[in-house]
Amino acid sequence: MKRDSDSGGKERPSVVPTISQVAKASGVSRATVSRAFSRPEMLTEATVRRVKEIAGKLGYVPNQVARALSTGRHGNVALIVSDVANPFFPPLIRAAQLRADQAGLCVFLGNSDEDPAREELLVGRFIGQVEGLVLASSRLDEEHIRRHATRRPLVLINRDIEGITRVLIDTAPGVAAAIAHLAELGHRHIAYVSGPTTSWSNQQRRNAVRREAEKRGLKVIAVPARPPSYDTGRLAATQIVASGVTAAIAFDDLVAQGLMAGLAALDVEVPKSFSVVGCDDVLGETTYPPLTTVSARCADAGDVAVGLLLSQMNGGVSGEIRHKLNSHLVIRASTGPAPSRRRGR
Amino acid sequence: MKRDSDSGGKERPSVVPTISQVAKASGVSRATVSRAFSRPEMLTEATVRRVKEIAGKLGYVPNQVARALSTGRHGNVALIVSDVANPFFPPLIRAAQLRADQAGLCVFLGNSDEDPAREELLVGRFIGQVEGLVLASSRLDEEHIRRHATRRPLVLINRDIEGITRVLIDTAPGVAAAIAHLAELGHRHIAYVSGPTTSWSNQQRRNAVRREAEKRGLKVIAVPARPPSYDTGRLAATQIVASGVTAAIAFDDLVAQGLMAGLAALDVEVPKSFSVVGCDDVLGETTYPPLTTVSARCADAGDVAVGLLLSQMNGGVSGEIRHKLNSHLVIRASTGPAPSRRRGR
DNA sequence: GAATGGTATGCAACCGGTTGCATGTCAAGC
DNA sequence: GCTTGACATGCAACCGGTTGCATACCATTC
Repeated sequence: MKRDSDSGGKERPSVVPTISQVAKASGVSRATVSRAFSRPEMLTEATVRRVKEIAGKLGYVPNQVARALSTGRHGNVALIVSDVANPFFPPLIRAAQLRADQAGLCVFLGNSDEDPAREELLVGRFIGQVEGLVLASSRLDEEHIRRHATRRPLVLINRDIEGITRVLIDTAPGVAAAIAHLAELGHRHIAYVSGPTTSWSNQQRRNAVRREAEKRGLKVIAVPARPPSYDTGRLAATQIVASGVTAAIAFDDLVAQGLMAGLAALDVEVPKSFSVVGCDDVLGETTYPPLTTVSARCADAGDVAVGLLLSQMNGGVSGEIRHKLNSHLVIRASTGPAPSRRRGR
Repeated sequence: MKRDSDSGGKERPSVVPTISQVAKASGVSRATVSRAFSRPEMLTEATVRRVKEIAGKLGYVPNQVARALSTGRHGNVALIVSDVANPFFPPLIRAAQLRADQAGLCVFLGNSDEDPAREELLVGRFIGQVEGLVLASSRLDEEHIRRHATRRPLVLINRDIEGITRVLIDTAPGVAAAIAHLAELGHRHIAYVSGPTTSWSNQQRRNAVRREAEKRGLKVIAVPARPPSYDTGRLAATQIVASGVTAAIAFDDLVAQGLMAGLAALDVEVPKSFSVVGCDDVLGETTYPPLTTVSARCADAGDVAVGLLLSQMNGGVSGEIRHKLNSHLVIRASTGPAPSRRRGR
């Protein structure tokens, strides 16, 4: 059936020789050919050389799918993110890929687009053909995640579920540094422009802002920007300016960038009359003015997550792992001294 | 072996029942169970219901890998891009995913990092377990690509090889409009900030600039920014200003953004004393000032490419397809009237 | 009541590898 | 010269599905 359709319907010659053909051509058994590729140390050097030579001539490549069926090892992992287009993810994806590559693994990418149902569907499609999963900023509920974790090694990024290996980007230190920085510049009233309520990162950041502000006697109000994006950030500007604060910390860089655009539209100069701090450090110096931000090392998260997945796949670490990545403040040009009360608008 | 390691080494119960267990539990043959899932119309409605019910109770899910082995259809496709972190790609990836998803396909993502050898390696890993490939901005040489195309349906994005289905983002019309726009604003000398010499898009753009400039009697010089990035764009500013041109078209938005930063550092105001045009329209209004750019509809490219791949996979289109996506100019705030000669710096 | 035909199900081979165990070969040791 | 054992290779079962063909069953029809 398969053969027929191959040679019939399309002209694709599909001259992918099988192990049997190589075996016949080199006068050995299929087992020997198999071993020449997967366990050459079991064979004479001469045999290996001869088989490989003939295989090469025929253009033979071991069939991954067949191998996976008999060994149970497919050499694939899956990475599911909540939004490929959010600049936070590409560096993470890139780093994860790189790490997987070094281990000879192929990576499936899934994009849940912030939708739990979609994410569940993707997991279902992937789980049968991967040896492990990484879920970044998963929107799935805990129960589902736990269930998947019993089927396959699974690592979470920025999601804190007890008993499941996870890597968390701990932005609290960076956020605390940002508050300290603003306090030193003389700001007394600040705003936190918040992201998705279900987001672990948002909770982290919101709490860190509160805690640190309280410690230093600053007043902080919260203004939502949901879903977090350039546009919602821009729209938040009016409300923020009206509230009388002199500085804002945004849930992420995109929101911060939008906020700066909104401020510019209202003729509020940054950093002269207002200071802005972002989170993630994914835009570098490309904003205007260059954004002071909390660096979250998102690339490292991808790398570490795949690393943990690998060790879980081979031999399996016994205990759970809760890997924290820390953060620091990068001071650029979007923050400055608080405007003096009298001269302010 | 597999069973042992599953139940032994780790505690992962791996209670994934096989078709045989479902067959035994429901008192039918394996063939019947198989058909209940893949060809239910062959069976009595009652049988299908009964089998599915028991399968559901046992938690049975058909094993993709085994299915792929016997049918040759794995339900996977691969997408290889030259740089995930370049903002041109995420929207493309997202759109490609979406389209693949609708067809029930899983997508492998590969990141060549602009390296042909790496790209070749990735193709090799993927090709055995996918039904088709999409190569975006491939850096592979023609011969390799042709060889892969004989093995599997393959679609190229922004690479023009005769006989192979490809989708090309034709930026020529947009670039021509940009030149016209600059000419109308009174610019007579302009620069093209060029990208990778091996890039099809760069050749397109360079030629379009030349052709249109000649038609309108503008003078154009070329200044390289390689590899194309924010930084190389920024560095190009000095040379560009020194050359005396009053406007520049950059290979892509990132380079344009860098160029604007470089100009700002030299105290050259955009658009008052210098105009800048980007390419791709991937940054939206987020630059300062908002960038006039040639919109390349990169998301559409991903969508169309997967669409073509699908039709090639099912039944196969006979002739080759060369799908052109066109472009248009988006005028924002980075372009303005040419500074008058006398008053210029 | 036997021939006919349509249909639901089972049998068994197959997809392309891997691997436990059996076998054959050859050199060393007595 | 025969036993012993190490080692290279082959045999055949297995991974978990799919599918061509055979068969058994049932309802028509003459």
